[in-house]
Amino acid sequence: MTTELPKTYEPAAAQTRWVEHWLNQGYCNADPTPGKEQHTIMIPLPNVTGALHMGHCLNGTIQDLLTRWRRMQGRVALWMPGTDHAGIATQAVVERRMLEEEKLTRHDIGRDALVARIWKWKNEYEGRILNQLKQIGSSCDWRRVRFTLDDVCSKAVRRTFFKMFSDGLIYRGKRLVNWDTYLQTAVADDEVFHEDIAGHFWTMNYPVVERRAGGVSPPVQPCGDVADAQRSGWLTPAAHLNWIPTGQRISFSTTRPETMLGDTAICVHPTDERYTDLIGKHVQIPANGRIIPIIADALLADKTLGTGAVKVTPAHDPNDYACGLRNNLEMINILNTDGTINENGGEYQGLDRFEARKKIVARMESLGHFEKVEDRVIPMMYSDRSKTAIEPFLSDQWFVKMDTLAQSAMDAVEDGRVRFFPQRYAKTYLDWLGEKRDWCISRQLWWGHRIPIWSKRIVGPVSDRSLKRDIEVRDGKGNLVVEGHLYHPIVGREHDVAGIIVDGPEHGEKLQLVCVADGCEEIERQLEQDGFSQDPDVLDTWFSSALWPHATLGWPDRAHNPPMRLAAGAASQISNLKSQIESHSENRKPKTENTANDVLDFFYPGSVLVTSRDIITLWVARMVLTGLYNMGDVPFKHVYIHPKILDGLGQTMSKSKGNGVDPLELIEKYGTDAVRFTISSLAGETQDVRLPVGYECPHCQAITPQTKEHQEMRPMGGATPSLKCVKCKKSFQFPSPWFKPDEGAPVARIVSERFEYGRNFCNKLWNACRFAFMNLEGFSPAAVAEADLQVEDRWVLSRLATTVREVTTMLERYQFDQATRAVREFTWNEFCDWYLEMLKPRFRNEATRPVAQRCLVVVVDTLLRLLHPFAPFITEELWHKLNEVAPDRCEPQGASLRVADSSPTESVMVAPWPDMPLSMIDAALEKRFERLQETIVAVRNVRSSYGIAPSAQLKLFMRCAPDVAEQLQAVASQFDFLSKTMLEAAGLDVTPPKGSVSFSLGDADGYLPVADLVDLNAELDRKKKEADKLRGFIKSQEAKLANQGFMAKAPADVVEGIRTTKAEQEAQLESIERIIRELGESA
RNA sequence: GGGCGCUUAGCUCAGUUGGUUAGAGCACCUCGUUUACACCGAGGGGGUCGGGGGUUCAAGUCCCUCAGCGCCCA
Repeated sequence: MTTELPKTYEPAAAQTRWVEHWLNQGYCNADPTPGKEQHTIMIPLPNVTGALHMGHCLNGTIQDLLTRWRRMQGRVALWMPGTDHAGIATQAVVERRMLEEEKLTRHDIGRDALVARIWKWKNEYEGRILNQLKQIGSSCDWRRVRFTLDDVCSKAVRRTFFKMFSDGLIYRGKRLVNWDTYLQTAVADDEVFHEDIAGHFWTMNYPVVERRAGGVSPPVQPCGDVADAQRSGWLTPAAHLNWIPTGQRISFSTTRPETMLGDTAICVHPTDERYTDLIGKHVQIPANGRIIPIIADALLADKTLGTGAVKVTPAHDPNDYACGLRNNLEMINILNTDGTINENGGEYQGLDRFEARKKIVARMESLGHFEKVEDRVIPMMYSDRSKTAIEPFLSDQWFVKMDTLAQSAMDAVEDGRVRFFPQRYAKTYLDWLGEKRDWCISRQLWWGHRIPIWSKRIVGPVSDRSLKRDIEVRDGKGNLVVEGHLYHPIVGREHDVAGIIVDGPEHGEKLQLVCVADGCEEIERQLEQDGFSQDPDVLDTWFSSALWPHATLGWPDRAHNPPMRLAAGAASQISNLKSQIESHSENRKPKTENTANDVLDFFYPGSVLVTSRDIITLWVARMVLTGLYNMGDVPFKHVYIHPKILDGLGQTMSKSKGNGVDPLELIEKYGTDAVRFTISSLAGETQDVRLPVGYECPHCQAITPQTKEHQEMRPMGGATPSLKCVKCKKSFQFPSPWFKPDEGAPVARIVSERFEYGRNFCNKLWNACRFAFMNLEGFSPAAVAEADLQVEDRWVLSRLATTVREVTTMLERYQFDQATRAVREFTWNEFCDWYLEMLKPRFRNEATRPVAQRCLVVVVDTLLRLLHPFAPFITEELWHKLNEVAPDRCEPQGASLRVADSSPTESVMVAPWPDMPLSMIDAALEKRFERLQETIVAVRNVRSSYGIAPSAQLKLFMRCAPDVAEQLQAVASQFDFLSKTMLEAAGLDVTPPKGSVSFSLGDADGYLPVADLVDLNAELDRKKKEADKLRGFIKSQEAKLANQGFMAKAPADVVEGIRTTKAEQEAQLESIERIIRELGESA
């Protein structure tokens, strides 16, 4: 006999024990197994910037739930773990820390040293993240952990880039970026913040000019830098001299006057009558003399704002840039990377942009083109990293041409190869891909995959011999963005090197761009010796994460499986598996010509991607696109989009906001299973989930709710922030993503009462099993015929079978909240509240004990398996105990029980998913059982309403039909245990005892003689009230049936339903009226 | 500005294609320690389903509109 379980489930010990056990047993490992079905989930790789928060915990919990469920269903279930290098975010966090702690910038220490520091950071956080995942019970195949910058992933990145380049899908072009002039790098949109500042709004004008009629005349006045006009391409120098002012002027307003150095048009609305006659004419920029056209563009100009005319600086403003593209305007960059004016600024060259602004305003004023200046609040963009103003800046970037790739990814969703759950998210995906905007893949960073392009200016003529074909790249609007000649720089190495010859920056100059595939270091060396230099930029992180579903499985390697991290002692096991696979591999055919790798071939395409909606465009779309491009198949069949976790204030939990709650904090307080169970109960189709948290005072355990202020507190070079307890007023420190509490200081724990839901459930389950095990002494497995099963046995088996089916269906539909609810309701409200209670008397009787035990074992065994994916640790703990008390089991068959063919598995994790026979479900029996429950509830109700002591024994008389009476008699012994009541009599001939309190169930009336315990007049009033309520209901049903519209139009079954209800209510009323009469007589 | 959601009990959330009297957990009130569980048991109170309008025999559910909130894309 096993030792009795403790009264309360203690999660901590179970968690460490089973994590280790599962790892040692290799239960989480997935290897290609011929003849078996696979189930593959690729983790949405968390980035190594920081630790995981509850949003990741939800994401991981669901993936593990699905993986464990599918594994129990007999599939080879792979959950692939790993992390993402997150280029800009990780480099930023390391740089910031370096600056704060050592006052060093990346330029001080150089590229290699910075990258080395980031690797160190990565190693620390990768470890921490993987540990968090392990602690939440993730059954990932830990041997297969990947990182987007590791050798396996890098190889896939190089191969894809090379392939795309060779196919003419990658080109270099211009793009307006958010430029940080202090750090001299582009920053992403989500790394800038907006702030309104007090600024100025200048109104100035440009003179309209027109071509001098007829022959050659001397210039009327100096018209600025002739070279500017020449470079702009609008006018030849000779023509330029032939422009004279017409006397008209166009006024416009600006917050950044210095950008007029880069103006290339004045824009008005096409329907603005003030300017209609000027469209197509020109103005001259007085500050530098350049002649620019007056254009009409309805998207840029707004008639109702200011003068209605705006200056257009395509190289320094996003809206102007778009306008420039639409109208084919010249783009003139006037800034150096440090924010000073460049050579295009003429006499202002070298000035800081703010200095230039003052000078230009003064110049415009002196030339008589200044009209006014007013103070105005202007929205400004600042870099999150340097806190300096962002400049829109036109720079060279690399792009992936999206038209056909995007279309292929759209097709995959439109024809159902990839399905979204909930379906509405397909729209987000399709809308975004539908724009087919080319993907900018270059980043001015040091942390990431270096762009594998080497370039060199060509001196002299290009040899035609090496040319392969001409290519042109056009953007979504059909504009030519690049043209060149694709060629093979090295004969015989066509699969390793590809080149393109394009126009260089200087007129007539040619540039060779050479792309080198992976594993060709000797070619790279040769190129560098020949004067080529590698592009300094790195690839967008999403470029590597887009390849995650096939790169992690070994693509493009055909020769062997991807390398694995082997746990000690596991090596021999793996080699066995490998030989087993190899012996079968000759029968296997690769799915596409690109694959011949067992792992890739078996596990690709994946089954489902589990992620959050904000990443649909950034990542999901790109994975589909690269999967189709590299593999010829989609990366996953389903995409499940789960809710987002919000903090108590309703904002998304995120690494950057500082409102992230470490799941390990909550796990420590409530236990992993409680956290998992709660969180899966929150994962439904519609809503995001609010998670208010508080700090539990280390002195008095009072809870201080977390506020925005708490989230934002940082040391800022001073003391570690602390809080004062709302109750005991003592101070304490608290966990935060921004800092570590001081050594030895009292630290509050983060708590959230929502997790009590899961904790209480686990405790309930624990105690139910504890009770079961206490009563399983002497258990022996044997068949139980249907006739030997008691009503409650058949009822609980029927309910269990229903629950198993429901949970399975809900998991198939990704409705985790409903699955959780179903399993909880069965466990608590049916198994514990009724079945276990009804077993109690049977366990006290040697004759009834064995059948009760056998049936209980079936229920507990099934329930633990059903609950395992939701609560892996507690079910594993209980499963091992169950294996001690019931090493051999019974199992359902038809509507009876038989001895199980085989012994239970060592671990519940590898036990089969429950599959109860349909024949176990008996709706009629469930209905009969409900009447018993109702009877007992009615008795308890009477007891409670009259304050009858629980210890007082009551007698129950039931007036009902003979069949009902028989059923009640069959469970008569239960009344005593469930409601401390003896069933005295049941049948049609039962006459109500004097002074009874009574209740009506529709087809049965119950009487409890309690005259000496209660005031029967009060009972009479209650019954009258009840009758009135019923009359109200009946009246509303009658109204419906009298409504001609309803009778004519409502479907027959609805009408029938109303009739039935009405009949039931009338019968009930009749009973109550009789009871009232009887009470009247006895009172 | 465009798109997708959300607003239901004090709190956090369910509510399938419109159909009988709108549910759960927590919190609250009353009673209770009968050897599984006080992280428990029994019973109870509590909602004009964000406001307004419409369609329908029938609206929490469908349509329009207004207000507030969240996210994504410009």
